[in-house]
Amino acid sequence: MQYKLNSKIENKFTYLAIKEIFGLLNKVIGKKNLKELEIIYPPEREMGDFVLPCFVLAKNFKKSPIEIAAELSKNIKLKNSGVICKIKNQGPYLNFFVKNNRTAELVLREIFLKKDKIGENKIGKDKKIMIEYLSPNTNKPLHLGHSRNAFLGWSVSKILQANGYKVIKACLINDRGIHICKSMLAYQKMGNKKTPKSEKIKSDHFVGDYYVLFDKLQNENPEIEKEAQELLRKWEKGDKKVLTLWKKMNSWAISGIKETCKEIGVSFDKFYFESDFYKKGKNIILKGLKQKKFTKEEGAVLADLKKYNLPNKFLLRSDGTALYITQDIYLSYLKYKDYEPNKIIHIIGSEQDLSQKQLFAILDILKFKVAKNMSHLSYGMINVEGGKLKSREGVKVDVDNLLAELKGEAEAEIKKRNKKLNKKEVERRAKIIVLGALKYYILLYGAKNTVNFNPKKSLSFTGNTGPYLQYTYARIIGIIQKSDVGFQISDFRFQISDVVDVDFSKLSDVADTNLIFELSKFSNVIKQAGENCDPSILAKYLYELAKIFHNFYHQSPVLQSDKETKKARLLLIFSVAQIIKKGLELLGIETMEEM
RNA sequence: GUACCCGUAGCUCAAUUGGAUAGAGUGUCUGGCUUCGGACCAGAAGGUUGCAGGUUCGAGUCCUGCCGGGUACACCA
Repeated sequence: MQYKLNSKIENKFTYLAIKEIFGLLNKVIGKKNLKELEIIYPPEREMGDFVLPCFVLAKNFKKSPIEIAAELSKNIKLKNSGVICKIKNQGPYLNFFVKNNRTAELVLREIFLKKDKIGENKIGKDKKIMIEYLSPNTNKPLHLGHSRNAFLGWSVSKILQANGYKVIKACLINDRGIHICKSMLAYQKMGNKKTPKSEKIKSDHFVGDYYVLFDKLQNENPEIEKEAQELLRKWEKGDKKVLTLWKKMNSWAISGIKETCKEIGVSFDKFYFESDFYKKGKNIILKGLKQKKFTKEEGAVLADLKKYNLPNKFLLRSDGTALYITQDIYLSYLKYKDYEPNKIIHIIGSEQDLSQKQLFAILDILKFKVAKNMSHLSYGMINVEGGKLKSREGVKVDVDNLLAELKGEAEAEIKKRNKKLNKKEVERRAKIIVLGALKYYILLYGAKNTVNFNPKKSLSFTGNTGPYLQYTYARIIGIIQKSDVGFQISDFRFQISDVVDVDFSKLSDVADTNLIFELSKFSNVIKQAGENCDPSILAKYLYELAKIFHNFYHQSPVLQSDKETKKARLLLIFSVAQIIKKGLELLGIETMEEM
């Protein structure tokens, strides 16, 4: 994590410290030389709290960075009133140390006062970002790949909101095309008027089963593919019977998918249905053709993308009908008409890297207003036990079944720990834990990585996992609940009337200060996660924080300490709990006070 | 064939966007509850960062060429 001179939004402590460091440097080397300097964190906190690498200065002064660091450490004179209390050169680095009690006061007080707004900033003030994510097909239930999309979409939305943006969460429903016709055809042949209700099957699974069935039928009789295409033609012509069936099966699929969304805790502000506009967009292309932005090749309209270093792309068939990209272009305009976003982010699998680049290039040619602010958040596939996951192969790796299976394991674990819990509470906790484990596991990876997922091996509840963080939170709450000093718990939030009374000099052990310093990084983590649209940055940070907390926990008693230390440490662990709760919330993970 | 992504400890992944001794989890081994929740903590072992060059004060990170894996390149959706 790097701080630059111009960096405006930090927490109060970091802001003061960085400002002071640059003030001190200014006196010694002059304003001119400050420009390119960066302050970073050292690899180990024993080395210092902030570091100035002196390589840039070496060029300016034509001296070795080691000499420069030594000179600076000699020449800089500290003020008594500041946050910085010590400077030490080490090789080409100049290390700054902060005052412990001042740091503790600034950091903990800010966390306490900002409550659940802690870490938020206003970078995105007055800016709207639309995030399109999930985009399911209506022929089958959501599978693991979808869950990666959903968790990413949700968390990125949350993180951007914390960075001050207004976020619109949109979902494109792919509700037409050959895939749904396949399910429909299989249902026509084998359905016998069965319904999800009559069969007691969740409605999207009901539809998905016929999609799988189609595959079986096709193996017996390859000709059936043609029948499906015929069905699609009838659908496009508006055949009433076909439309009725389509509506029925679609509503089953969609309501089932929405149920799953609710279960995994994601939602949307706006749904777009492909069937509403799959033929539109023609006019936009034709207008572009008239303006000579595109060319014609054997009657079809073609976009020349050479200057973008991309393969050319057809935009309309020679018979004048729309292609998939045509509706993509239309949808972009529609989004702008609906919300006028400043930025649009598509969360789509990496297999569409090329087509997304082409889409953005074409929109750029069309001078679409947001074209230059559109981005594709690309993520890799999830393989399950070696095989790429596809519902048509009948592998049961859909989200619903996976969660049900994992819940069983979590319930067993909870019962082991707490034998008196009633069934309902066991189930409630199991759900939160399992979702925490799955979300954290998926978000901890870099999005680009292909994930090899093995339900039994991959998901554990110990180590660097979601439940570990949830446990950390519950553990802290446990301590606070047993305390009697200055804290009250009400409605899952904490209130304290006398932070002012806390003696911050009591927090001077290394275990205390490590924890405090780590807490001070939180706002910068949120900023970074937002800039990169990358929840993994936050996930890694939370783990680091929890680990440092546990180290503290095992060597520093809270409740058994003398009154003043107890009070100070209670405030400290309360702050840790606040940050963990807030951080997990931005990852879409729930916390609970007992687990 | 062309483009993009990936290759780091036995396994799964990190690495402050070019910076200090490449770190975690897991697995293996050793320790730690009459003391705030053991879903925990402390420690040991484990590495030629796929290979070969190059760029510079400095490369896991950037450039070139190989090797291996994945994905995408329709007047499909």
